[in-house]
Amino acid sequence: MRLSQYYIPTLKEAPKDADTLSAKLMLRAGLIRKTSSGIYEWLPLGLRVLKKVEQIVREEMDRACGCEVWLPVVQPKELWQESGRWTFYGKELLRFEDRKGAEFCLAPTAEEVITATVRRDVTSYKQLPVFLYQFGTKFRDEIRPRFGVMRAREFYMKDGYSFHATEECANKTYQAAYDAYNRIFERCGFKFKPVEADTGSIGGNFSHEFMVLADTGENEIAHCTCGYAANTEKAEIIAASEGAKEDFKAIEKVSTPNATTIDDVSKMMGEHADKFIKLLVFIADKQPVIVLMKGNDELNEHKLRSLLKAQELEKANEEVYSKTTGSPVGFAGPQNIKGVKIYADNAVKNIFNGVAGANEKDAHVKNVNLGRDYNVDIFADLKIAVKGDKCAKCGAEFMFTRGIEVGHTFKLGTKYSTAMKATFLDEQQKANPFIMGCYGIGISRVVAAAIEQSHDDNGIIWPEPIAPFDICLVGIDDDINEEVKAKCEEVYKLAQDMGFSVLFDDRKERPGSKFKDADLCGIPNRIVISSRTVKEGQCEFKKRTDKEAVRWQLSEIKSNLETLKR
RNA sequence: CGGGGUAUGGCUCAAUGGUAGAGCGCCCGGUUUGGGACCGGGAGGUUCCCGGUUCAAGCCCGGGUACCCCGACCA
Repeated sequence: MRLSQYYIPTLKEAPKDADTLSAKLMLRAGLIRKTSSGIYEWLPLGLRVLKKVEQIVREEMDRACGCEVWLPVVQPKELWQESGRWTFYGKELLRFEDRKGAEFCLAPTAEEVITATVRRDVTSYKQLPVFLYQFGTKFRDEIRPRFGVMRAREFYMKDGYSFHATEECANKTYQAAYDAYNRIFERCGFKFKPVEADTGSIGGNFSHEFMVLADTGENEIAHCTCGYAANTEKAEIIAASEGAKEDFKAIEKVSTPNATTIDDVSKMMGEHADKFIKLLVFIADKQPVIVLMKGNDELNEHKLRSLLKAQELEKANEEVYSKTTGSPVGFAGPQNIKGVKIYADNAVKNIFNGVAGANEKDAHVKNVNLGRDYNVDIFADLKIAVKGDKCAKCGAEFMFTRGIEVGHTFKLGTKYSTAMKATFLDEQQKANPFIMGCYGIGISRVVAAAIEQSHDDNGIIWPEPIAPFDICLVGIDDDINEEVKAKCEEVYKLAQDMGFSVLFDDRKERPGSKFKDADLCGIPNRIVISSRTVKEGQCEFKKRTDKEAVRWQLSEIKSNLETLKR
């Protein structure tokens, strides 16, 4: 491709609304443009990368015996009502009507459509398993899109779905998908880690997220020398070892006017935050529940949701809080709570002579003790893993890194097949719901993640397998020096004949501009031909990551190019 | 949805209530020619929209919209 005829509108300055490094670079390098909040145009250079990633994913999915299909983006309300998600999905589902007033949504994912497809065509265990996947535009009307294409409303995704007669078979395909994902992200040249993830309200037995490791990642990963790695939303920890047992002291009320936060009360009373029993009220599927946490430990709502097996979980508002606890917000304690289930994090077991709200305005109580002053229905691990917490598998302290979630594999179970009455007949002629798995990769997010992981001050550094071009050929003086021009054309043709994709910068620009653009666009290999090098029968070669260029004899260019082949 | 902010040329930003500007980019001419050159000339604006105050509004007031940032969701 000749740059003079290519569409790469590069920018010296990033638009001010670009919030992340990858977004800035993608805009500056002319990969994307923003159309609207969370909605982007993909320009030629960006699209080439997207297609490279897509092809790698396609090859590995095919290798895992997936069959590519293409499903509609516009999907009818009726299907979504069958699964119950027309109401449950909420505002993220963009809905609209056609000219007849029939209601539709833009696909945020495709479980409904694919389940309906398979339900129609597959009736016997003999036809199973079925493993289908597609690439397609997804739309999720996120409340707050950000980070460029990383958290966009409209994005490009590979979504795959498998259907099985037995758990064994489902697990086998899950494993195949898991292996395929590992190969995909290896082939993309990523430093990444598959981690155990929260299965949330969907249930099922496993779920893994594939995290591209980058300091700027949105997700925090807890991992351990024993090999365990999990999203901190999920990471299982062992409760801190038993604190020193203390004799129960007499309960004592303390006036704490206007102090509703742990910090305030802690200062006012001179007690360490570890002594505090924090009380939270949640509404789980319309039922109020109370959760106790130690001092400054943070509740992991995902863990609570799994424990309660709740579809909906939200923090109670002031009114419900007061009604449930009989206390104004910020002053509730676990003493004398009746008729509400009390859950507590394991760490609460070890609080002796603790501090809690006094269940009346502007007062707290000291020396509150489990068993004497309050009881807990269920103790569980409910805490977000933080530094210092220990791995539940082996007891060693967790290490933490950040990551970008680029893929998610999910064992769905029969959630959708049951809801949508998608069944097959087994050998006993009994109708069973399909056991399902689903597997997603955010293709457009992968592109941004690659940049987050690989860049320098001058621009993008593409991993070779997903680079938009293999070689950037830069002509200097090619507009005024016939010999340079001829050599450029020669090398341009040769490299392409050898199977390389080449971006030839044949613009009438000064060298500085060409080099800056080449670095910004991040093409892995650069060849420079100028009057200076041609005079000596040479050209320059430099990897994007190299500091200095080396000289190649033009007469030996072919064998030199051979060395670039993988 | 709650809280905070912004909106002026393609991009980044200026402009006491009194003729709307600069840098970069773009076009033309010249000088240059290895890390975003220099000189001269030029094009490009409904100052987000609607309304109000005023002799006069980019600026003040009211309403709206879009976009961004901080929180709960997700590939």
